Amino acid sequence: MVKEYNPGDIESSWQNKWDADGLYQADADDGKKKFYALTMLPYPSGDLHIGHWYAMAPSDARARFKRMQGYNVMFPMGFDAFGLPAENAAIQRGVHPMKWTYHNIDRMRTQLRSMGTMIDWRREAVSADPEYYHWTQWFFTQLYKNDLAYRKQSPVDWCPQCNTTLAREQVHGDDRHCERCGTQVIKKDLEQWFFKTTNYADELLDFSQIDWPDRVKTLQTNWVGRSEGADVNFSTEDGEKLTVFTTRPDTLWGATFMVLAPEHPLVEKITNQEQKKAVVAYQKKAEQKTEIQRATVEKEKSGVFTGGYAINPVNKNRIPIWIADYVMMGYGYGAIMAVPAHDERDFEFARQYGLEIIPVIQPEGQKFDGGTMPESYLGPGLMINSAQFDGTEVSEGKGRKNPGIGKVIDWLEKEKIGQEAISYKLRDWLISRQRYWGTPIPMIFCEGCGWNPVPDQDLPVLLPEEVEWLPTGESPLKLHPTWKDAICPNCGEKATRETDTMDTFMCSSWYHLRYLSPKYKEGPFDQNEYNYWMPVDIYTGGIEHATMHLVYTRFFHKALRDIGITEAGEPMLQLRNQGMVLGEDGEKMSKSRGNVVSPDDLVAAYGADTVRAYLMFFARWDLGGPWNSQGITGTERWLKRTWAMYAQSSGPGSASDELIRDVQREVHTALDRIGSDYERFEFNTIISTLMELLNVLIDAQGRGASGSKVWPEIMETYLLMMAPAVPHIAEELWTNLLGKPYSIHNQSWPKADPDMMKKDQITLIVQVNGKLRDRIVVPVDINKKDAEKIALASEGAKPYLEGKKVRKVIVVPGRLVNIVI
RNA sequence: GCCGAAGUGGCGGAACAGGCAGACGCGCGCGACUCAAACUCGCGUUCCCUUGGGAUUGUGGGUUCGACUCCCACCUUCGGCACCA
Repeated sequence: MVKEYNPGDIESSWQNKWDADGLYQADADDGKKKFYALTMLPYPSGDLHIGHWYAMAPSDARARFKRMQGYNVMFPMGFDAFGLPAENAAIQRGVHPMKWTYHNIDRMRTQLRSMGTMIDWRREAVSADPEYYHWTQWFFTQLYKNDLAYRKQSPVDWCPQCNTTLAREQVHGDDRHCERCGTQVIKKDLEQWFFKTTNYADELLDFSQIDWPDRVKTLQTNWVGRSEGADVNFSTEDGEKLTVFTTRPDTLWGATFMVLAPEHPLVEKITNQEQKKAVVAYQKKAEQKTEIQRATVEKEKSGVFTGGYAINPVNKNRIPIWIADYVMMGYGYGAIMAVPAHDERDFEFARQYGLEIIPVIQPEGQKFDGGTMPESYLGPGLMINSAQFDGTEVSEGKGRKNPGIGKVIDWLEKEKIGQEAISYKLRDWLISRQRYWGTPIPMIFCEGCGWNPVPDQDLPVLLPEEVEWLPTGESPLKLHPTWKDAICPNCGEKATRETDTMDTFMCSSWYHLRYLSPKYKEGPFDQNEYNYWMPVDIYTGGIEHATMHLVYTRFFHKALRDIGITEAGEPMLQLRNQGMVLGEDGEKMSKSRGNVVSPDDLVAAYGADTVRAYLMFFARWDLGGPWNSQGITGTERWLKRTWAMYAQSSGPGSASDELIRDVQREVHTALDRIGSDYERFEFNTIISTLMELLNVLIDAQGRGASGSKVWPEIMETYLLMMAPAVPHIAEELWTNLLGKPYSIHNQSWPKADPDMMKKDQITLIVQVNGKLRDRIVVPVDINKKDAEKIALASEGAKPYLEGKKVRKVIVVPGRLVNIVI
């Protein structure tokens, strides 16, 4: 036993012992309640970041708390190992992506161990291992066989110089140039694989089975973006069908023009000779913008008249067709009917280009004039200028829930002009990536038979290691001399492999299932493990994944359920998000800003326990905030003082029963509070409660409490309370100093005793007109009348009551007496 | 522009159900220990005038005996989404 607290002496040796003893190995056991605690797996970028610690250390503490509560807790870890940075490293530094990735994983594994987490490393899964992506591929074929995967043309950002697809982050600047060669990026249509996420749009809006934060539910709801309305069949003057979706079929009579997305297929047909040049120029300009840019640029609308006209089916009006980039090809039909009188954007567009504005909804008592309206009108009212519908009331409701809109939809359906429809912002999930470092898509194309999935017995389709990185930037899979040669599983003729790989969100959609049985060979997971462990009880991770990853994994589970592979439709019952740790300057941490905080340095200087505790303490976990390197001395001192207290804990002394009773009350109150704080993810107050209690204990120790019979029990309880947050020091003091049976991490969380928490006397505050004037100490069970009497007579209150009439006295039992004069 | 979150001492934050604002910690000040410094320990630390009081939780209103907490309007910061028909 050393005299001073020196984390370097104890932390790694305990880590090694826990590991050797398999202390945190969690095995399915029907006799025990299970708890699956999952935290988002990191991408092996090279170094563990303080942000990783911020995500994982409090999650680990909470998992440990659950374990002490008697749950059989599984806390696994893995690596999301495919992805672009590995390929960049390959191109820039000539390292093979596999080598780079696995080297980083080794390093991060070591770093993760230095945190002293209760990770069960037997369950580790790495998405780039063939035994992992074997099943990623199998899932793909399952989705394909169940009609949830299909191919269609879709544009990608393409660098004509490098001859390669670019990810969004590889396109730089407002002029959108290639990060490698500076060439301006173009859009190119490629045949790509998609998953039908839209099949599950409505189900994804149902959160009734899960306890997720409201802000995430709101983000996902907006992401799915359901709107109710109608499809309406317009036609061009030449009789071409032109369908649009509208949420406001009640305003059809006010449609004075139409707008198509610049890339709409009909544009070429309807554009006349006169407008051709302008239209083509506009299309070119739009092509070079991202959707975000098209949306952002300026409030001012831009567009070009095509020269073509459409016929409004409700009144046979002839209306001009324009193109404008505020209409997106990816939503609805890529075409809108424009009703400037009742839509903000259409209004601005109409004013700018001098197009007609016809009001068709008018609130009673007002009179709109299309020529002078200052802005569009979006509220309720009566229909006007709308033939037989004039006078129909339109309220604020959406779709058929709005009777006015419902009447119009009924009529459209009867006249076969249109029908009720629901439109979603959600798009199908584009899976294909024109990359090397990813899971190969297990599909084979045969001239005669078309596309066929690779048969189960031929999986996995291995990623070839011997590849060349040619400066063209094209995927090495495409350039590989033999890899793409295959035999058609259907007819046995020569065929060609798909050379695209999968989006890495596919790997992370099911990793929690692979953790169940990472070595399992008969399927993606062992059914027995699934039955015991699933679903995930708590999922923790960054809010930035609120839409993409967390939508995909929900979709994935619903699809697997319908295919019959899994049972539950929701993979994660509870979700909680941590905030972001910013640099000390308040900016996002980044290497280029030079404000990155390295956890390794902190561990070397202070020890893992201090860093863990500080990460729990320094900010509200869900909010995060700027790092403060000074504050960490606070948690360091806390652990040093704790150590010192235990080092001199035994010894003679005598203390009053009252003091002991007070200490016990504080201990049980803290137990109660810390327990509920863990449940609520309020980690900062867990540490401050422990600090407060330490102050009480040290004070009591100085007053002779350590001679008391109950002191040893108090000392043990305090260590148990510390154990989840600071596992090393708690173990050291428990096992080596107190000589209690190893390990503290196999002990139960002590129960807070309500009797121990009770007080005999309480302090009531005395207010006069709501202002604090005195405090009175009274028995805890005092009745209202007595409390009132004592308060009225109290020294502090008296001077304010003299010569005044007491109008009312409010007594809140256990809290206060307020005298109103 | 829309959606969401948040504004409390010099700083991070606490106040769980409308009831003592500022717990806990950092920093700072004073003192003890020391030849000295560091460490450690003790005391103090929202602001303003000083027997004592007054003000104070982004701003302005409101509800209430009583508001950091509830309601209305506004301001600021951060995050997300982006002309969604």
